Amino acid sequence: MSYFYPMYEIFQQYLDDKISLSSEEASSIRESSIIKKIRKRQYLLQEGDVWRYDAFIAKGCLRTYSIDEAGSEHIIGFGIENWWIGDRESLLSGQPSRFNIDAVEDSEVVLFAHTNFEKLCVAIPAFGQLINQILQRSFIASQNRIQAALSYTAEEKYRAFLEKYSAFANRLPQSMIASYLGITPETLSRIRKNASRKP
Amino acid sequence: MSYFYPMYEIFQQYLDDKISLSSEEASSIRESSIIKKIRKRQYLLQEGDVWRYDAFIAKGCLRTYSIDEAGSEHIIGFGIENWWIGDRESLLSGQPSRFNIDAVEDSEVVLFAHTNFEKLCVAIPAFGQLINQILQRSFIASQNRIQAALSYTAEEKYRAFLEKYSAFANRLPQSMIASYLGITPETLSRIRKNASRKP
DNA sequence: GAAATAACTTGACATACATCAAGACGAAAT
DNA sequence: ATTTCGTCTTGATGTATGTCAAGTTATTTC
Repeated sequence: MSYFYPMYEIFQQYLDDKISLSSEEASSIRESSIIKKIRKRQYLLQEGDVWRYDAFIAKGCLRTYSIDEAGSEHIIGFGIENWWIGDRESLLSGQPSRFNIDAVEDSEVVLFAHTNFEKLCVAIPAFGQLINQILQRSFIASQNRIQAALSYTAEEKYRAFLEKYSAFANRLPQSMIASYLGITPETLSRIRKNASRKP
Repeated sequence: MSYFYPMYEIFQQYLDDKISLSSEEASSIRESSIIKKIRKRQYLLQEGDVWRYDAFIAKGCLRTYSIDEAGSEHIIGFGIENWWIGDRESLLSGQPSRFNIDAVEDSEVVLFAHTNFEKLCVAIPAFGQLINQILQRSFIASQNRIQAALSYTAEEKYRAFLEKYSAFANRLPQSMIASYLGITPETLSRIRKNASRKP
């Protein structure tokens, strides 16, 4: 009631933009939330742990990635302000996660224990619907990414990435973008060089 | 009450396996359903049309694919008995679909108008939860497919496909499997030849 | 059941991209 | 300012997979 959560306000704003809530509903959501600061390179989730949360990024940038047998990282996805992040597979199955999530820059997330979160979704239908819509959109986005991964050339993948995620482009090291696109940093470097010649 | 829908029984069985419904609930679902037969090569959805349904495959095999500027097909996904199929992007956005869905073999689907379907999901929470769970699983599956598409070799992709979708392997022409994996039919042919030598 | 059509195989060749290795640049640390 | 470290760039070379083309084997179709 009297604590000042600057980061929560960002989440509140996000909610207000999408749905309208009674003040009781709004505060029951707030009461379930936990604000968590994550320094650059710090983990939000480490491979082997079970993910039992729902997490909204209020500030910063995080990545989800796996590490293969050879020890190299494969970036599965990114998130910035106003995105949700987490491992649905671990959440749904209760199994240890195959993924790592860490901060690309100093970040703050609004975290919910998933059990509470589910109760909120049921108790507040508009909220549940919003969350469901996000899941739908995520699915659609991943379908599109599959298509890109399978049928685009490296250059087309990068162009599509810039088009869709220009907000990310400046905040991520190129090597991470390359990994996300499934190409090597060298190839991405050459693509960028060419692109600057023939724009 | 007195109509005999052999195909509906398959859907009923599917439901009974997953959730328990009162007989009123069961019949309200049944009353919204439409059985549709689709001959091999016939469309369930054609590019440019809006998809406004939820469709359960009771029998047969269907595929979702797009056609690129060059005119070649890219297979996005398959479905067989007990799978759901459709275009969520078009459903959610109300925009014309970029995809085609057609039958790989003579098939029958249980079709719901999406507006009715949504009402059922709200009115019958267990049903809504089931549907939501399917969406979650689809999302997880597509995340895994992204990873495969980005980091696996052609041979690894095919092995993973066999492992996960052995039920499909015999029912699909190789050229479709190749397209699904994002490789050429020639490459798949060579992979299979090698695999038979060193199993 | 013959003819027509489609699906698969195989080979020769081309190429996009990966890999390996060295160097250049910039940001942070001392 | 100099060193250090990580990130990006550039070149030389290798390889998996694509492309083109021809031949073979299955499946439809009439």
